[in-house]
Amino acid sequence: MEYRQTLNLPSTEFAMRANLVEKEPRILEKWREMGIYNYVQKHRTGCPTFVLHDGPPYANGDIHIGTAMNKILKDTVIRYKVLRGYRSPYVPGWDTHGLPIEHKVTTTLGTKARSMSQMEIRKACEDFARQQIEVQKRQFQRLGVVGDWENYYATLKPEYEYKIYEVFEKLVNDGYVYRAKKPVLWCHNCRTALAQAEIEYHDHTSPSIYVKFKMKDSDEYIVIWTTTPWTLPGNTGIAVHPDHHYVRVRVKDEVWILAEKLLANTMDELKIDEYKVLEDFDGKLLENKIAIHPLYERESRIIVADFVDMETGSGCVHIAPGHGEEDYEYGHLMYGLEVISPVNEEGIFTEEAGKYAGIHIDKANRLIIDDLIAKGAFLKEGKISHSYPHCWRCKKPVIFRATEQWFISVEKSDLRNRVLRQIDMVTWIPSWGKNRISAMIQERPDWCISRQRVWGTPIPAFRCNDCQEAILDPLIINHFAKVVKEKGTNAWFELSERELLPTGYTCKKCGSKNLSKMYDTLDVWIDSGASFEAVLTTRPDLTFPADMYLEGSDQHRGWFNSSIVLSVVKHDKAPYKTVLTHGFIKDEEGKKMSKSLGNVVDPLEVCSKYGADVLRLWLASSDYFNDIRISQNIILQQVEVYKKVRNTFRYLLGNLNDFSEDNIVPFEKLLPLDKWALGRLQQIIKSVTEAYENYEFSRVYNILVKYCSVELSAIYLDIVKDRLYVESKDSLKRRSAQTVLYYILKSLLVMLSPILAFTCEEAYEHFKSQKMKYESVQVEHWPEYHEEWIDQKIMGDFDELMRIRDHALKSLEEIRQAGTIGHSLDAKLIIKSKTEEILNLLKEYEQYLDEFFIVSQVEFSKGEEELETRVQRADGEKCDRCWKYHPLTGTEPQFPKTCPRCAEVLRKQEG
RNA sequence: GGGCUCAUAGCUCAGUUGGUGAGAGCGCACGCCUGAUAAGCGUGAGGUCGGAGGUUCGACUCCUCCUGAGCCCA
Repeated sequence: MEYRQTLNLPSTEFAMRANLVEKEPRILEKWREMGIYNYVQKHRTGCPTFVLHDGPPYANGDIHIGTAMNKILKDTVIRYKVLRGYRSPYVPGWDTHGLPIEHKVTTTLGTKARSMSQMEIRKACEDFARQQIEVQKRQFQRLGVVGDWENYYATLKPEYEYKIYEVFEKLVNDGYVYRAKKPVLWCHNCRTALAQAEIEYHDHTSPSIYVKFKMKDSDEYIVIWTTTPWTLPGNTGIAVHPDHHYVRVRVKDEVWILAEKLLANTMDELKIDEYKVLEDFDGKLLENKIAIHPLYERESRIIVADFVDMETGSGCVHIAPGHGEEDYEYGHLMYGLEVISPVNEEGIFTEEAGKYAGIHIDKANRLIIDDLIAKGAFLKEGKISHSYPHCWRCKKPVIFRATEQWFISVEKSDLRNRVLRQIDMVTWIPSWGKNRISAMIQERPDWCISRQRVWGTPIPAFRCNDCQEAILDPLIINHFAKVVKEKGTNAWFELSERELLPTGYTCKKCGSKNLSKMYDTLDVWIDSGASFEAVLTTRPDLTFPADMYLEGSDQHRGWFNSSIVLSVVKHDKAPYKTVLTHGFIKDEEGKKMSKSLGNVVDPLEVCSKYGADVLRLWLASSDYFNDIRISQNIILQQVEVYKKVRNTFRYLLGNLNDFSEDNIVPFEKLLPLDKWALGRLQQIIKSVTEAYENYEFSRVYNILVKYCSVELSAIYLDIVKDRLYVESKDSLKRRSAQTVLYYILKSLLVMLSPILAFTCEEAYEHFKSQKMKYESVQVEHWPEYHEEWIDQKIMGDFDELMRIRDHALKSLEEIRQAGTIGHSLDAKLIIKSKTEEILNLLKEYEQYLDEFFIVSQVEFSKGEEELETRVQRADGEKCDRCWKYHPLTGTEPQFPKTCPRCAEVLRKQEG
């Protein structure tokens, strides 16, 4: 096959086999060496900004698929914005304080932790957190995420902590912070108050007991129901529903009061067959009646509340304002019932509980029931399985316990409504996010911000040893913040009260100088929620507000929520202009991932097995606004797609091997098919750009994957192959095609680079045609959309030609099946039509038809039907060089077995 | 239990304000090519649009309920 040497076959160093597992680390090394982040920033100096503010992941453990998704999405957005000409700085951050790390560190230390000082434990936590940051940093980088990894932010850095205090000082100064005794979710195992975010709900079996309380002014009894007998020492009231009916019932020689709706059910439970309803009345008539606590002989007032459940129990609910949220709100806030909570931090009854003092609440139920039986007040005990709050760390059931805590009031200065107004001005993607977070803000209670933990940002509060006043003063906060800037928050533990207080500071209430520091720390949501202040307003390369926050939809309650509340307090403004949320990752069946189900996909494993680009491609293929799915199968599918795209790059590169921008053919001189292809590229650019602008990456993926495999691989590249290989290197026919290939490749590389970060970089390195080149595709510019390159006449003509092509392909397949031909070049295509338009069209493109249909000859003539195609063997002999058949093949003695076209090309080559 | 969200071929996604027989890519099956070759091309088979009602002349598209799944709460 000597003629093979005379062809212009594609050639490139860009390997067909990706071998991403080895190649990606090499590209990472290149980026590291060139300082890619600063390189990109430098190339966008003075450009308009787009600031995406990173929500800090918790610095604990290896990254999982969810955190990987989040970071890749951010990276994709930023890469896109940079290509669009924005200066888009990205400062990654970490959330480092809080219980999970403290828990992990103390359990790792084991018994040793007990002999360690708070300072020593804090130091161990800090070391652990910093080490985790390094681990996660490397893992995020492995995914191809570009950012200012050297100058990351972290909530444990002194300069960050300093800014937390600036926000906190403002909160205190403006009067948002108050101290109150309030039942808070409490884990007596971890000995701490818990935020709602630290609670998990699991099924739990509780006792279900009925108890009768004697009425003070009569011999009647009110039947109450509870699932927490141990809270009865805290009982100060009984709630009934105002709008439901209640009844007086005679049972033996007693009269009981309970809800009419639950009468039958209760009697059934109590196994009482004989009873008689004496009277039926509205629940609200019971309001403010007094019952007598069976254990303490004290008064228990009846209140009305619409939360009273009419499905279970007796319709008369035991109220302990010290042991429940609703009990507190209705009982204490509305009726002024006393908050009794005789339980210490370990869950042991205090002296206030009388005879139960010293007993753990977990063991109290039995005792209390026995006492109730002894008093004759006990009616029945059962079991009930229900969803019950558990501690997120130790997984044990939690309780409500009234303690002194610091709170942020959401009503002060109309804060709630101010936040709501800001929410309204933010763009939420998807749009239902606005509704979701609005509802949450609408309903959120005051924010309990104190934690009884060591590893956190200390609340710089003092206790007056003389009058017991808890002191939180902006002056002290400010004074301490300055210390923190220098020494970090450890100073709170290291320095004495004298050093921590402004000179001469005295208790405002009693004037005492005898003050002791308190050791509560701040809720970590204050830490991360203050990032707008610690990062956005602090770093000169960033802006406040940020253009975008991008996190999972769980952050409507979390970070978006805490951030906007604090930002409205500090700046009267939302910290973000747009909030983009994504869903969660599930397995192939749509089930949540869990170790026990064994359906967990590890992003690092995907990287080490297939490459980060495959993971990124998978993400791009998914509609991440909702929950998305991943599995081995789904990943393998992306491997196939990846190969297709990679091969398209490779083929384009190979055919542009001898092409430079000097060879570009102006639009007017392009061949019609090439004009069509260039027009299609414009349409692709337009639709891809629109998709990116809406952050619809799955649309980008679909458009471009289809473009590569259908329009390029199956159609355009297949057709143009003949010209590229066979025609003279410098011929217009060849350069015309290469011109279009050049635009296609350049556009594709840029448009896919936010997704296939590594592969596009690699291909860009092999892309030699371009004169002005950067060191990285990342600073390239988005392809220009040339509307004038869409020739409507040509586009329309080719639509019609494509229709004829579909028809012809079926005819070709038929005779291929019959064994008449193999390759389509063996064929002659005969087209018949009764339609003038079609015949005119074919006439107009006559000289391009054999190329277009990839056959050796095309004949067309008037026929009977609208469109009819037939195929037969081509006339003449097969040319040894271009494999096309031609009647005159072999007539050139100088070049045996060639067709006239090839002979002509060869003559030129020799000359 | 409440709020929000999702449910279209094996997989990933399209389906404009309800309107002729439900689409694409991948995968799969069968075949072709051997000058993109651990590639390339062609043809084809796959869906009662989660289920049940309802509104309408007509619904994958609107309403109700149910089932399953997820996030956030209780």
